[in-house]
Amino acid sequence: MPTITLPDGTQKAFEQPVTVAEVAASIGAGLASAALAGRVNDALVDTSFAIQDDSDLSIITARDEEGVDVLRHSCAHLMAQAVQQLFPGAQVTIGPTIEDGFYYDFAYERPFTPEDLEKIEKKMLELAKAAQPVTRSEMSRDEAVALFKEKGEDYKVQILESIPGDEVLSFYQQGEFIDLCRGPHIPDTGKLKAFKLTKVAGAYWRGDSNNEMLQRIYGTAWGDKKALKDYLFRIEEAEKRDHRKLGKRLDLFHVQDIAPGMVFWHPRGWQIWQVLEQYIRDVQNANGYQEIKTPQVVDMSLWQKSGHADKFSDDMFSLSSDSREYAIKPMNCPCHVQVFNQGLKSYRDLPIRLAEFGSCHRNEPSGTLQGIMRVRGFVQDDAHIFCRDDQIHEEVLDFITVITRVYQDFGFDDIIIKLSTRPEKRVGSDEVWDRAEQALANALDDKALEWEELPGEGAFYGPKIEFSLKDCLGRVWQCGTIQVDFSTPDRLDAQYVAEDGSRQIPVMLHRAMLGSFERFIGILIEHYAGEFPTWLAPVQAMVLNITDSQSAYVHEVTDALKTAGIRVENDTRNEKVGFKVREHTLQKIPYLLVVGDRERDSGSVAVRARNGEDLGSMPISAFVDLVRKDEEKKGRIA
RNA sequence: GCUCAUAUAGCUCAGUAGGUAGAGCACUUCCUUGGUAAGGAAGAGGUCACCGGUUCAAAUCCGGUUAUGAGCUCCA
Repeated sequence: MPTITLPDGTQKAFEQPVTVAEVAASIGAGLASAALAGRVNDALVDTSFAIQDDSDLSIITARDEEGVDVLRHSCAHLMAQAVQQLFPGAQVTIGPTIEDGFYYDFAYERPFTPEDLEKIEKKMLELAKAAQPVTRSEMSRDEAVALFKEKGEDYKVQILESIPGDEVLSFYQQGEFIDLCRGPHIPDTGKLKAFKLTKVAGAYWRGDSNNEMLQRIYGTAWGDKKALKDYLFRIEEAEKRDHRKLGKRLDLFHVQDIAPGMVFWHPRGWQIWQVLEQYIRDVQNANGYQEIKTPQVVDMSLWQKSGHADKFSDDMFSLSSDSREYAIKPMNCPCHVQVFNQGLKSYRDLPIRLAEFGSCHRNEPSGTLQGIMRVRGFVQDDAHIFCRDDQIHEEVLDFITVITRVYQDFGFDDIIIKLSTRPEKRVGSDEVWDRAEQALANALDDKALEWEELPGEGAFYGPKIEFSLKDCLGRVWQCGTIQVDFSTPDRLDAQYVAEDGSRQIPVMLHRAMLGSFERFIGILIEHYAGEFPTWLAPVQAMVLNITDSQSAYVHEVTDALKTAGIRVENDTRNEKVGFKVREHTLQKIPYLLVVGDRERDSGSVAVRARNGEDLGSMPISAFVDLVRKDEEKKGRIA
């Protein structure tokens, strides 16, 4: 005789065990048809679940996040059913939910085509419309193995065989289709109304590149058609911000097949780079860093000693000259240790913070390249802090302060922070690891930041914090990092003289804020949709004349603004002012300064902001003040 | 690196059944001197990514290479 307590506190008593669906029906017909699943004392269950004892219950519908998740998972099953009906012989493997949707991996004799996707989607709509009941059943593992062997589902059999033999497993069935699944699932396929298949691509069985490649079909599913439409619109809008498209349209850079994975920066793109570089330089100078520059081509022996040649030789550009073997540097750390090693260092000198805008080249596998986000030649805002291990905490604390402020200057408030701790294979004593991990965790907590721990994901040489930003397509890009390294200084013979006169090995902190300039600028292009705030805009103002009779004045204005340090260009072409306004607005230039006879005669400029707003006529000095005020704000969102 | 797709003028893209290429914008010249998102006319511009094959004939069909895109794997 269970008593059910609902989220609003009301209680309902039942004479005998009652299902989630029955409780929903007792509340109202609307809820009965909207119910997708239930939460009974924190456990998600099907609507057919029978509640035996007194319990808390909430009915899960498409309005709940969990409800949408259930829909997505059920949608993956629906897709698998459709695929098997249309393509007999296609084997199912796994089909989880992901952000915004789901996928399912199939093994089939040939790759699926976009036309296949259309057919599958059509079949899914048909199967959904039939409102097939979805039923749960249980089987022992061995029964299940026998069943799926008979069906010829080799991959499912492999999955089942990796599960302990005594476990009772749950299965979900709709029509002839049955799949191993924890659930819960929707009560019938008629609940699936808003979904779309989005793409098909290869994916390795069990995520291992040594295994065969399966066909992965991606889809998206939502609680209602409007949510689906909104999502598709969001994707469309996001694609318009693609840094490759904008990079071309705004004439920032290009890439060319004579240098795959390398960027040709155009004047306007390089201008952004220079502003960014000077900004980081100023931040570092203000925080106790010393800037250095180290060689591009370094003898292979250094990479052997550092251990990189062992692990990454395939991904290093190497060359030989005069019977010596060299590598183009894939990273800066070993070079920075060489700078540290010049001269004897005292404990009084620590911490020593060496920074470099370090140009690195890595021969990344061809399939991993992507626009300017993932390239083979890139520049890191790299720095290495040499310190004692009791200084780690404070250095990390300072770094977090600085990086948070830097990200805020670009208007990034949503930063994903992860702390990766000791892996199984590692160097250094547990005691030192304890201290290093504690130092990182304490620093994050001292700053009251939200962070997630990734146990075992640290580098072999030490734990690390990673700072990631989300781009407009929801892809997460790791940018900043600070890593503790107990190993490299030792391998490369870094030492300092301690208080007692003994030689000690310093700890090395690797850190970067932007990560790589290429990637960061790519993210900025998408983040701002090409509308760079004034302080970053390659051209801050464009001076336009109306007729030829003001062209001398245009040059006067241009010179005056240049002298004031403003990035200004002019356009004296024989075109109508409307044409020029259109063109430079499309180039996303923050301010257009129109000058006609009126402005020339009064020594002023008519200012039009990028959003079309008319700021009126003002003296040149007033416009300079306007730009200065803008620059102070940087990219901060007011 | 793996799977699939794509590669035509500076850019965005057409090119239907194999018969040696077309539009818009940009560019050049001329007309136009016009107050805030496209004034008009004429002209020039391509070894159809590269290499090979089939064919009387290939941008088009086939194979290979390179690059790019989506995803997977990887990322010191």
